[in-house]
Amino acid sequence: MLSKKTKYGLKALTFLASQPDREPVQIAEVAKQENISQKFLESILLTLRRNGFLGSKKGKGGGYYLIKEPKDIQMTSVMRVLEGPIAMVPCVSLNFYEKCDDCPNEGVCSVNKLMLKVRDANLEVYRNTTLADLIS
Amino acid sequence: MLSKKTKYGLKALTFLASQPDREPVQIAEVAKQENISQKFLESILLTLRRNGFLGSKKGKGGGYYLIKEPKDIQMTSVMRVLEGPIAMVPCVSLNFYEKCDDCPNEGVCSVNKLMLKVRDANLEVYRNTTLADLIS
DNA sequence: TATTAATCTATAAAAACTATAGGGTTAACA
DNA sequence: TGTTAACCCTATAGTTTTTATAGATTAATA
Repeated sequence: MLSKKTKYGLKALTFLASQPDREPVQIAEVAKQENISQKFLESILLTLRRNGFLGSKKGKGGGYYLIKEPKDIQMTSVMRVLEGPIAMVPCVSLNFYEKCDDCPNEGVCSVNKLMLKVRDANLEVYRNTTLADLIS
Repeated sequence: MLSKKTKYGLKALTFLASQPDREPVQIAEVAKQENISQKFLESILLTLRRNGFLGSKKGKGGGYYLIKEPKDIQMTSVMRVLEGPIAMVPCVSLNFYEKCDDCPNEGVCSVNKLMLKVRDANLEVYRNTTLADLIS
């Protein structure tokens, strides 16, 4: 299951990417337009800012805005920040590899074998999709 | 993240598929060999039996055994039974479709767009992988 | 037929994670 | 300097996942 955090984060990113100029948009505005709990969205936008996707401006006329071009934002990085590792098990993760403590031999593990394929398939999708591809 | 339920279920299936004949194997034996909490495994094997993957035999000399040939067990069905819908959001699910209540228009939803691709990629993997492919 | 070995059933507790809410702080701007 | 809106911290309700407990039921066998 995709977490609401990721879902909301993606929606917010596309919303900001769709803004004519890169004028700051207030949290409340995004929350209202996209039907998102404002407080929850607040924390999501914050992590997106901390991870270099968004900029922010305080005070009157402030808000959040996209920093990079939508075509330069790969889904790999978005998913990793919002949803966590792309691999479904740590033992097939590229960026967060960890050995399973219950599994004596990775080479003959059926879970490992299957999840390796799944990881590759997902990576293929995420690498070849940018934020620009998701805007209608 | 893959649930332990799915992980253990897959391991149990491969273990049973690796048995020379299709002699019943006791839960305790599977649990020990694969490092799985026995009672948890018990409930997993039960759902695998109820869904037509396994047969069981009670009493002395009893246990669980594979019903179908490993090459006839597609990962699509295994994953659906153990992990649930393959789609990460209900609005792109083939077998469990549901409209998002917060999303006014599926056609212009970025989450929908992305998760549709992901679903297809995963289906491709699961459809083309059988239990036989996971045995070393 | 008594015993044993195993599956079956139900429940509940513990742990982990998810989603949301409240309230105070800080920076920008008019 | 007052107002606005992002920032930050904490708490909590709710849900899901995983494990544990206790016993009932079934079938083989001696």
